[in-house]
Amino acid sequence: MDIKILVIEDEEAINSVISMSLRATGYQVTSCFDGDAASASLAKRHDYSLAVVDIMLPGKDGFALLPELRSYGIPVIFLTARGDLADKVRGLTQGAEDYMTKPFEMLELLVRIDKILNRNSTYDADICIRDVVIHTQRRTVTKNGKEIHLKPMEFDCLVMLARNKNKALTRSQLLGALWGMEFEGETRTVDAHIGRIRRKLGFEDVIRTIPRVGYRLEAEE
Amino acid sequence: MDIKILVIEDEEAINSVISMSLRATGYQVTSCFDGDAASASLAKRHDYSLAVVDIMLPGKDGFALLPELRSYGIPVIFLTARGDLADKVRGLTQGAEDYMTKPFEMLELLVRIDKILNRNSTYDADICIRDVVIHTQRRTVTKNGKEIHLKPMEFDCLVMLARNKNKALTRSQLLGALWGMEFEGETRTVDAHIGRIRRKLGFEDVIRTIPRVGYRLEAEE
DNA sequence: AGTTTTCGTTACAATTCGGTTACACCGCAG
DNA sequence: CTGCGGTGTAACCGAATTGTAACGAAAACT
Repeated sequence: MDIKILVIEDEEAINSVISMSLRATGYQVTSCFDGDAASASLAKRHDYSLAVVDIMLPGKDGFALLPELRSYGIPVIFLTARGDLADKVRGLTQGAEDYMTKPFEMLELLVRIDKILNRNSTYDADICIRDVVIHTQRRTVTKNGKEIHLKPMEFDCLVMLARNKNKALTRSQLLGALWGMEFEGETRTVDAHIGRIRRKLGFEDVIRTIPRVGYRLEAEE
Repeated sequence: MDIKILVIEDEEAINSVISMSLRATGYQVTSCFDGDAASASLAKRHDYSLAVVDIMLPGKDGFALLPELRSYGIPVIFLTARGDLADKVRGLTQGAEDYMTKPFEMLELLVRIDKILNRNSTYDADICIRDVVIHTQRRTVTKNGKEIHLKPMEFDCLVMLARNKNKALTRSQLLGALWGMEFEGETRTVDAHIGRIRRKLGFEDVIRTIPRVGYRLEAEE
């Protein structure tokens, strides 16, 4: 398993009910009680598979958090008080995956979470490319069965490319996903990492350069 | 446009509200008032982009219809009476895309429909013109299955034309879209690029010159 | 504290890109 | 027939982009 879920909800009672239920179901849960804390926490760690976010929050509210969450590719389920149709519409159109009105049944939330996770599934599976296998859980890479040592950042970069097989990724997309979107660094940094990955894995022609755009990892499905 | 939606709901008032709203929004709607009729109708025609289905129906109920709908790859939004949690869970786990409890706000239904349609959408789908396929996500172009290398600017230019099939684009429009509004350069630059694209793809007669105006990419829909 | 690892940046060579230009056409009006 | 505006096209060269190795700061580890 090892699926991480971020719960952002200021009402302690509700937060704890949600967190406990999720833990009981086997997820790894991180709780935040206001928007600023959530924001800070996200800057450090953004490998969540999902976030459950109350819209009304002290500090940054749910809508304010949405851009950050999106930039890390974390799907969001919004929570709000009953009948707030305007919020509902706004949340869904701005990119939330789903929406629930309080009070709600825990079971329904679990089902909806399950649904979203399955939609973006294939997460913790190993990924094969040619003679290379990426063990996403163990965070190791083997080529012809022999382990190749990748540095943490190189590994993350490779996984990002591998999860988006045959899709062109821009340097900013890679930077945003790996370093956080508030990171302001040279995009050439990406090039350097790609270069090292290529050399270590013999991926000179697997990771294709897309001039003026970024990179693409090629592999048959 | 031309998106077809199937509405299966036995209460005439509700059925007609939904159908009218959807039509007003620009969808093409087919209404059914019981499960058996829906089933029969589906046998003939199953190119719907979505189905809105009440669970409680005369004849086949919503759950019974689900396998058929799924087999045609039609996503489903279920409708049911308030508080029927068991149904809700069952519907979502068995493969409905979403779920709404009556009474609901029409606007919310519209938003959720929109969301589902966009999820399975075609914005970054491949574009076909004759024997040429533009893989917009991969940023590659193939002709008869063989990859043709286009330079970045050529690719962007081609996509711009292809996304505006059968529309005349002026040189300034192309310049503005590809180089940014503030770019001040010779419009002849466009000609050069078009020329290269034509030659590489054999598009001499697909990309038409509109004298004194610009270019148009011709293709049947 | 010392050592090792990691990682962002920089510099430079090699390559690629693309705006421009020059010239050949083509159709048309005078 | 000739001139002219507009277009097709190949070639050129400066500019932008990329691969790569090296460096040094920061972090992690001992």
